[in-house]
Amino acid sequence: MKASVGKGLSRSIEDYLKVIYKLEADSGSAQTSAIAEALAIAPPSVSGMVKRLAEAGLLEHSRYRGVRLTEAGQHQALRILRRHRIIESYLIEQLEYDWHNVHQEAERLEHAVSDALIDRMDQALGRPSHDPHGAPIPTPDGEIETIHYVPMTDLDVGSAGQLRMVGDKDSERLRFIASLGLRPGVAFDVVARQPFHGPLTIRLEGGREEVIGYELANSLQCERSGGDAK
Amino acid sequence: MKASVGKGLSRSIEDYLKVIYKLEADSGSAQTSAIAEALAIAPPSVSGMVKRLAEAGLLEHSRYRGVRLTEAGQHQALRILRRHRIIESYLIEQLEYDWHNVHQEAERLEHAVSDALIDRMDQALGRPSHDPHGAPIPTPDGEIETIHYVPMTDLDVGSAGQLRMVGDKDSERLRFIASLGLRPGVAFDVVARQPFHGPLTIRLEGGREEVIGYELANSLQCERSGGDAK
DNA sequence: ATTGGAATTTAACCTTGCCTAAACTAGAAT
DNA sequence: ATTCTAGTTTAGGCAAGGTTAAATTCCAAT
Repeated sequence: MKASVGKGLSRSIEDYLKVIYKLEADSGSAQTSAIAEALAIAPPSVSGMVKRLAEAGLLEHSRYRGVRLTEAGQHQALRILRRHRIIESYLIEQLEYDWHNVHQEAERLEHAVSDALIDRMDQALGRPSHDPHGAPIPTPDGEIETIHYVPMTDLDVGSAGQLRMVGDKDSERLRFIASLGLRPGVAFDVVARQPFHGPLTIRLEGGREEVIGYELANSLQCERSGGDAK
Repeated sequence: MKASVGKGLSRSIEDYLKVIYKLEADSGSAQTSAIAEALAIAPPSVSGMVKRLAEAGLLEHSRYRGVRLTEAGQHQALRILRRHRIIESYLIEQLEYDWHNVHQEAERLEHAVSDALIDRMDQALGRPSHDPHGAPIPTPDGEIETIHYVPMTDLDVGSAGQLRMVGDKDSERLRFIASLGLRPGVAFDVVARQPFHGPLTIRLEGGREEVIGYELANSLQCERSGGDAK
């Protein structure tokens, strides 16, 4: 019998889909062990669930080789992502949550809110296209902006850029980023960089300069905005 | 081994505690079948869960005779009730939910929100003592106002009262109540009533009169406010 | 071509919550 | 006092999701 992907997926299934979507988006593929790692469960548990998800038509599975979401699976994943990002936005804008504390809460709420509530929140926020971390919010029917940002580490000395996206996983890191006054939309010039994956120095609006370690800079998604420093 | 009632009870357990608390409050006792009925599950399922809850120290069970929450059980139940009522209040006041649509949503959210989020909502609402249906909101440490309201049907002709509480279960009923302009705080006089559980007629502020069926009137909790009509 | 190790899957089992069918009280009605 | 019955509990199952241990399979390195 064919499972009709009706309304309610279990919390667990939603988590799988979310994680698989992210793995596909980030690294192109979703291996069993990567899924297990991301969900903090044992690999055999993943094998079991993957089988069920494949039977439900949410993904395709080539044995020993990994997994790929079907249309239906992606659609579901994007629904969840939309919820997550709207919830994060709402908590930050309307309930004074900090940028860096919000992830956990959203993680639990995204499985419990109705479409109606999401729409209310979306409306209260003015139907934003991006969340406060700069990540695009999927539309209700599962469209998402395809992004072509580059990591800050791809910018050459002398070039200008705008910070676009900072991620939302690591709250330590977010706290630090916030403390530097970095947030999506901020413009900067790269004024110096050391070779061999060393730190780079950027100048922000107002002339303040900050030194950013390579690792961190590499996680900051930016848009090139000026060919050259003026 | 003794289960340490730590942080996270399952959704299912929370629902049991909530229902048992309500049954005890309403009818004094909580029978297996009443619990089953309220949760829309089969009686044997209740027996099973009751055993586990008793082992966890959340309630006491006398075989064939029903169940009684322990201190710990009541405490948990009140935590959930607090969540529920704050969420309902928040959705109505801040997100334009209707009085009568809010119950379902709160029912799901109450199991997913953190204490921190509840506190934010509570703060945004100005730390209300009652929810929009007039029900008292338990404090964070599990105190709840003991109410001594009387059903509208207990008021004699000629006496005055204030509506205090309208319940939150039946959304049809709530819609109707709202359409009559009845809400907690509204003052009225009883101007007539028919015998044998017939309808009563009340006069609202402004002089408008409404006829209320016995059943409905009996579900409206009121406070006596004047000995006699003036 | 073979082999060794890492990753994956299978097998066997556990817990939570639910179910139905059958066995058992408790208490009302005779 | 006995019986009948409604309500409760026990027994036995099932599905979802997880676990560990053992068997596979792929691939990369000899």
